Amino acid sequence: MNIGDAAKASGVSAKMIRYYEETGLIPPAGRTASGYRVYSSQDVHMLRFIRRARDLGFSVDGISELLGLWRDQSRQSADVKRLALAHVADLRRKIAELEDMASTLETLAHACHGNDRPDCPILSELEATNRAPERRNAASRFGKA
Amino acid sequence: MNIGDAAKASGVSAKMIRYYEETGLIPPAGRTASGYRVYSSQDVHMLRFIRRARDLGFSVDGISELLGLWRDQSRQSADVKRLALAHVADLRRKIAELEDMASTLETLAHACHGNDRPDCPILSELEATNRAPERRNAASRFGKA
DNA sequence: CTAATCCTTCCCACCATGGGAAGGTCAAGA
DNA sequence: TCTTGACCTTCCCATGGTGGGAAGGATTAG
Repeated sequence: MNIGDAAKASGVSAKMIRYYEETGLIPPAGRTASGYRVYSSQDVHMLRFIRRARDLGFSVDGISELLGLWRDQSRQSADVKRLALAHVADLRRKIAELEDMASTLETLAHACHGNDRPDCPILSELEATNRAPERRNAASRFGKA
Repeated sequence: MNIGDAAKASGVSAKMIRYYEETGLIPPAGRTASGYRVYSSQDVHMLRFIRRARDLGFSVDGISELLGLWRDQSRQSADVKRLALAHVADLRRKIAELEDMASTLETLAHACHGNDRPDCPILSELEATNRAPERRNAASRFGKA
């Protein structure tokens, strides 16, 4: 099976399959005499696994660990669970940050007349010299801790 | 005031200030004879505005619109409000996606013994051939709609 | 045989941010 | 005055996942 078929069957784009191979997430696919990558249904199985993990928001690094455990017949489910729960904690942290932003902004928007006059508490808040007093920390964006 | 001072005073890194200038989010700063960028307290005011909008999760594009309204004395607060609420809706959509992921994974993790045995429903779910039945759509990741 | 469709590799772009190198400038202290 | 250290400048590179597209070869259906 060629990469296009594997892509359709797994839900992972051909481009991403090549990328995953290049970065070592998956082992290099076999090749035909003319250089086409060849995939087995086993491979598709693995790609589908990856797709689902992505859908659950795992990073490629996380998926790499997950794949390791998946392949390891003598794994301990405790390790899998730990990985999963750590990711859940990550997600919840991000959710909390976004929720903080959303509610701050919503409060501000609620206080805004939303008419044809220029005065607007949203802009006032943004241009205020000092930190926002009411909300504890709408700050501390994603990425870096 | 040099870029370092403006950075400290505004909370926007020097690197980002240059980037914002380069991409046109902010107008080019004045320069000393020797080429150093010079900032006024007005500029710092603007940078702080940007910083806060970032803290509320606005993209640079969104901030650009916000800045336009901020500078426009004849703006209508309705426009600001619309922008803010659209962003809130964006945030809530992302939150819902993350929450979907988190709860799916949490349910799975809950069903996992987390002991020294290898069997684990988390991996089972990931390797399942068909789509997840219980959850409607843990899929459809961020970014592109 | 030809045309369409696939595959290959390679480079570029996104977004926002940081790292760092090579070199110029400025201010303070000896 | 000279040196030193802290600052500034521009330029390139990396991140993480993903897509776009070009140039050229392979395969396949008609």
